Amino acid sequence: MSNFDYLDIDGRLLRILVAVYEEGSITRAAQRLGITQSGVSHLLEKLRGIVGDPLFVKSGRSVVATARACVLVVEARRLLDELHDFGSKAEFSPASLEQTLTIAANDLQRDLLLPALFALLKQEAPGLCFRVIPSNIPSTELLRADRCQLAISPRPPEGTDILQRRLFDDRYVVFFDTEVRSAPDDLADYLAAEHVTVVYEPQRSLDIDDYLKNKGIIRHFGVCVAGFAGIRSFLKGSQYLATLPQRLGANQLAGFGQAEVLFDCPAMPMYAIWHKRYQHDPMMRWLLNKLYQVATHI
Amino acid sequence: MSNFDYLDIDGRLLRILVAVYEEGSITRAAQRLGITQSGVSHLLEKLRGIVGDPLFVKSGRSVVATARACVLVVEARRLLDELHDFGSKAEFSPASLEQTLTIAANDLQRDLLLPALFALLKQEAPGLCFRVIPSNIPSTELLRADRCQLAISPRPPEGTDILQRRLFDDRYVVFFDTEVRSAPDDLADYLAAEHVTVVYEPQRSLDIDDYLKNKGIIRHFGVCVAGFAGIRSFLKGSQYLATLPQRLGANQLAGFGQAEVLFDCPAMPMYAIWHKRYQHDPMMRWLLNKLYQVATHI
DNA sequence: ACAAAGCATGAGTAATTTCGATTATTTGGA
DNA sequence: TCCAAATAATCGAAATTACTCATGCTTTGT
Repeated sequence: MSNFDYLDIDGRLLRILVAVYEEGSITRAAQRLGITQSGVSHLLEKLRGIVGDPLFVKSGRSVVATARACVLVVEARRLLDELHDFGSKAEFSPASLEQTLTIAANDLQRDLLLPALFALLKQEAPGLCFRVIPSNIPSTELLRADRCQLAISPRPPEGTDILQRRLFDDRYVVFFDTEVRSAPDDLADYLAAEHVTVVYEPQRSLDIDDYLKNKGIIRHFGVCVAGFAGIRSFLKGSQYLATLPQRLGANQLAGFGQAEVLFDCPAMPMYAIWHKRYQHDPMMRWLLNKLYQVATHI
Repeated sequence: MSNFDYLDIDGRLLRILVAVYEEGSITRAAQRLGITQSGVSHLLEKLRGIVGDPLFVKSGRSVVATARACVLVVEARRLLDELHDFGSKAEFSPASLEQTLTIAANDLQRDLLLPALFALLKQEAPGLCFRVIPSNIPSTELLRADRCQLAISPRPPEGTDILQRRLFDDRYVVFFDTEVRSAPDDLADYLAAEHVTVVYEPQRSLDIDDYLKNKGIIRHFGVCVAGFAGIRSFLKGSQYLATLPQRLGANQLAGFGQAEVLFDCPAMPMYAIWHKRYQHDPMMRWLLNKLYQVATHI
């Protein structure tokens, strides 16, 4: 004597209710569903136990629905539709997207990539809303706690649940104001000059600055500002040199002179970084595709 | 390699999705649901196959929900509520009843029982709407095809799916206008008088008239009208006698004289008749109770 | 590096579903 | 009135599924 309850209701049960109701016969319902009459009879018995109503009573040689069954059939049809939607792989349509997209990036990536990316996304998804949160080196925690959907950074965090893809490699060049000085002639000239660079909050230097320091290349910093946006105004009209990613020349540092660095220097990669939870999310696929598109056209 | 689809979604599966989401852990979800971690893991695997999304991905030593899972959890909670409603024995409340009640009755029952019944029902169920369809002797087909929910008749139809209950027994009496004549002294007097009675459409006589005819008691009919409502105006101010159910004296034939019949005469029963499909319907239970109440207070 | 926590997986068992066959009931016709 | 056709319920057996136990693998914190 099994004791079923509402948790045991599944799509098959609902489908049987609807089929028997519509066919007005258990045998024909079974034929329609491609199972045996016996099977339908048994499952109907189960459903009867759950809802506490005979649902169909024998009348003549067939069955007719009880008042309760008539009500439940309407419900069952709706529930079946909803279960179907539930199970179906929700197809993604940017046009009907209504959500906020949070991206972690520092000001370099923000100014370099995001304006173009947002313009591109907005074309297809007018309902999308953007939020940019600052993050030099995004933490695993940031992504894990879902405080942002995407991070853009040269240094992807470690973690087995963190996924990444390189967007581009940038190389370092030396920026200077051509109206004030010329490119450094050699390493000695470079080292003799005063430099300007970016330092974040509690003494976090840029990759390149750390790298050169470790290599024994000691420079004298005249100015350290808290973001790439601040560089321009210090560099303008001064003798300073700034050793920064080449792509800054296209926007922030447009109009400045560029010289190759005079020592071995690693490239600066840029990564799109996201959490594994979005790995199968069509929205993320779409977003990443757009981001690659923007990154390769810069 | 079982291939599940949306029809295999049941309450347990939805509950697991919600529990894992809320607990943020498969183990804790299992504890909450009172099954093993392994069981949850297996069922989650099944659900993953159905919706085509990992739903939860390992992150650290626990799991976090994918974007898809977040959406589905909301759906799942709603579906669970709906399944619960579906399975719960919908308690019946007359006050919230919004439907049409169709009763088959001929004019005798209609005028005798239904006004009082409707008044009683309306007190509890203001949203109820009534429809009365004429039917001398309700056919099995009428009830089987659900063309009415209830029939009231002296002659219940045969049929294994037809249920009935006697409301009352009425006896026949002789009605006459006391201002014109007195009660018939004896059978000869009774038979000498002219009679008025009811005959339906194509020559269907009343039970009593058929009965007397078969018994050899031949009367002379001065008037045959097509319904009980027509009797009164013919009987008023005339010598006619009318042999009809006693209870008519309370309404239709109020004020007329009544005399006992002068021969053996069967009682006239009255039955409430309904189809088996309504046997467990709380609305029908309620309706029948009210009907008994009305019938016994007449 | 190691222990603890947590998820996945495989095998085994109990429960459920499904099927095939049979039984019981009803209807319509000989 | 009895029989054949139609149909639902029921029974036993096979197939499938749900769940548990035991175990392995990964991550985390000490």
